[in-house]
Amino acid sequence: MATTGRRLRADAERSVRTILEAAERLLSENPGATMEQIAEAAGVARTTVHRRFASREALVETMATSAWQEIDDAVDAARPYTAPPLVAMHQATANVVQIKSGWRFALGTLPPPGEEATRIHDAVMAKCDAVFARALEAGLLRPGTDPRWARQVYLALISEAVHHSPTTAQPQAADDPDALATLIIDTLLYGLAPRRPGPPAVQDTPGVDLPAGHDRS
Amino acid sequence: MATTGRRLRADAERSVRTILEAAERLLSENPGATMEQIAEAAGVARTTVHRRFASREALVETMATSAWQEIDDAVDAARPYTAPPLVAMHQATANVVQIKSGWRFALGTLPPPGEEATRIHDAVMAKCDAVFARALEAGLLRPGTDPRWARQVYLALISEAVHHSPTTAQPQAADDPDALATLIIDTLLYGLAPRRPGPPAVQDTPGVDLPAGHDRS
DNA sequence: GCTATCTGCTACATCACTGTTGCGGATAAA
DNA sequence: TTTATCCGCAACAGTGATGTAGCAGATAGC
Repeated sequence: MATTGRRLRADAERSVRTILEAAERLLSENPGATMEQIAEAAGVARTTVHRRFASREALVETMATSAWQEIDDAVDAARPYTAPPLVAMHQATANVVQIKSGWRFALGTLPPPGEEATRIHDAVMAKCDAVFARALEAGLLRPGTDPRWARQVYLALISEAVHHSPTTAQPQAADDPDALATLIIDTLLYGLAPRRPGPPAVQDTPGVDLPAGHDRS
Repeated sequence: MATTGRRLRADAERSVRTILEAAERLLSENPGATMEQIAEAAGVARTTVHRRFASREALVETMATSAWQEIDDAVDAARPYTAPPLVAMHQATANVVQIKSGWRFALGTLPPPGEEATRIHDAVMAKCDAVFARALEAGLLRPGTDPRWARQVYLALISEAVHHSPTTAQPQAADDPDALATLIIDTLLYGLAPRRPGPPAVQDTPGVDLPAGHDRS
């Protein structure tokens, strides 16, 4: 009985948020979690969940839509069409990593076709491709690189970085989005082999001011 | 009513194989597929599936165990402790990619703890780490590289490569395991930035004879 | 050919999850 | 204070999947 256009009362709006957060928490650890469990984790009755979301499917779709909306905004904030490619990549990556760590489930599987989330998803992918095209043009990527492979690898690195818990090296890299972004971009562009002097790293790029201390060389 | 120690009749053994293959096919596209659907895809009655596998859980675990067993064998075949690190990596990668493309579901999520599959999984990971340690020692990896990050990236690249359908560039890379392995290892070590002359690629390493034409420079 | 085994089929029992309804009490908003 | 809205609770219906049991016909293996 959700999706009514009427304005919600303040406490109801709070319930919706609490449910969404609890659902994310539960489903990210167990995608088969029950509405009952979600309700319990949110501290509300099961019927209240059904009051706000017509079905389990509707709940999941709402999560996906708002998560992808956040991602879209985060990418836009990096000015993907105007900022220098490397800068845009770094900034977008840092933003996205932060959001993705809070929406692990909602962003884990791509939304089913026909939903609003899919539209946003496609838009984000288009922006991603645009940045990569500009990077290729700027000589950051090897000519002839398969653009689909580049995007696949990039997205995979982001996912891995989100699940990358800190241990020995890169001590502060876990919670610092800029450090994670540097790790991702560096790995994407230069891999794990020993570095030879030559190309500029993100930090050396003019016009980018990052807090010092992230250079992991 | 499965897991009985008795020797199965030939036709029963065939049934088991057919069911496992059908289950892999179905579940890789829809992890929530029904026992009914699996049975139908295998061309047997639902009760027959239950006759061979006590429960859905048991079926999935059997799949995981045999899949990971194949992976383990494939890694061993690359002689991870004795072959030159780069050779071992390439060979193991090529072998694993082939197997993984046939066990997408069974190898998709790591097996639940306490199962036989977990034991094999851990053994494989140990071998993986060993190869990476040898690679680091041999100067293939940058000193100070977080070993967990290296493994994460490597495994992610394998997963992506399996799902990497062919289009424009790398035309034959889709079905040729050696080409895919080259793509994975090159991306892992050197990334996507323009290559500068210097380190040897896999194909240039003495002692490795690969079919020509995989150099994607 | 004989026998143990395997299979399809039908029927049944159970269970978990989903989704709905209605009511009385609480609470936000005016 | 008044009122519309929200919530917890209890009860119920429907659905779909899982797992079991027994029987009659087919088939592999000796």
